Amino acid sequence: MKIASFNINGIKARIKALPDWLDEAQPDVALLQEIKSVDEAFPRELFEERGYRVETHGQKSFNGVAILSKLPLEDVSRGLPGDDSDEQARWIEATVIGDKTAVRVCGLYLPNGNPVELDNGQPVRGGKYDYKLKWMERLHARAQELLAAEEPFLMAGDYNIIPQDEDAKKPESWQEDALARPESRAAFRRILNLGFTEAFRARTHGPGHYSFWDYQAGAWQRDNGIRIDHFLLSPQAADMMIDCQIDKEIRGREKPSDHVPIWVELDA
DNA sequence: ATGTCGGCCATAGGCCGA
Repeated sequence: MKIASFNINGIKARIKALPDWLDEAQPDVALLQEIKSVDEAFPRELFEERGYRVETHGQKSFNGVAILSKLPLEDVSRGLPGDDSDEQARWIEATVIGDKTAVRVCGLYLPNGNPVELDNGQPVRGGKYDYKLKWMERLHARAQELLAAEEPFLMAGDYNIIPQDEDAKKPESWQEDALARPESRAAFRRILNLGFTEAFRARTHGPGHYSFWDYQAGAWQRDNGIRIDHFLLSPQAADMMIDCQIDKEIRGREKPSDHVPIWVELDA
């Protein structure tokens, strides 16, 4: 079972690049972020004609996540629990029925968190950094619930977290950024420490591996990237991992997203 | 330091978010 995650930065702008990548990469499941579309406007036929079931959790202009799956899906749910007042579409879950095993998959678009606003070292209540950290507390709670089932499950998407300095070409320029600040990294580690395996790092070590290159300042041409798209695997899913790769070359194509796909192959 | 996109409203370019 090949499961991919891809922040497409707008479905309308990726109307060619996304199907092209799907046709080549042939993931069984694709978790999409930043569809930037309401559910009714999502071009589901484009994927249905390729054999994918389509489940979206969209909103106007911003955010929005989706699951495309060639395998049957059960128990789809939308929205990260823990705050009924949160209207941002950043979380979708479903159970994928594999040939051997069912896998619970969660697609997420974690808040960016910039600008960082602190008052005496505390995030300013209601600010974007505060929203990011609170969202990560809710993610921690949901992760704990799902881990308790002791079944194969994974959470993948754009975490907007640079886990360590080696995950950025220029770590010094990210020190004060919401993607790399100590509070952000600690919140990510706290989730990891529940017992997840960070799929990419379980297989590939060292610097120079990125999943995002800014459109600005020739970041791609200079390979000035960051690794912020991650797969977190439950112990039962980690035991099934065959491979995990980042499709870097996608960034060099026509009209690319600023992110590239990352995928895992599970024996499931 | 800056360099770019995408989407919205609205129909040209400014604003927001990243």
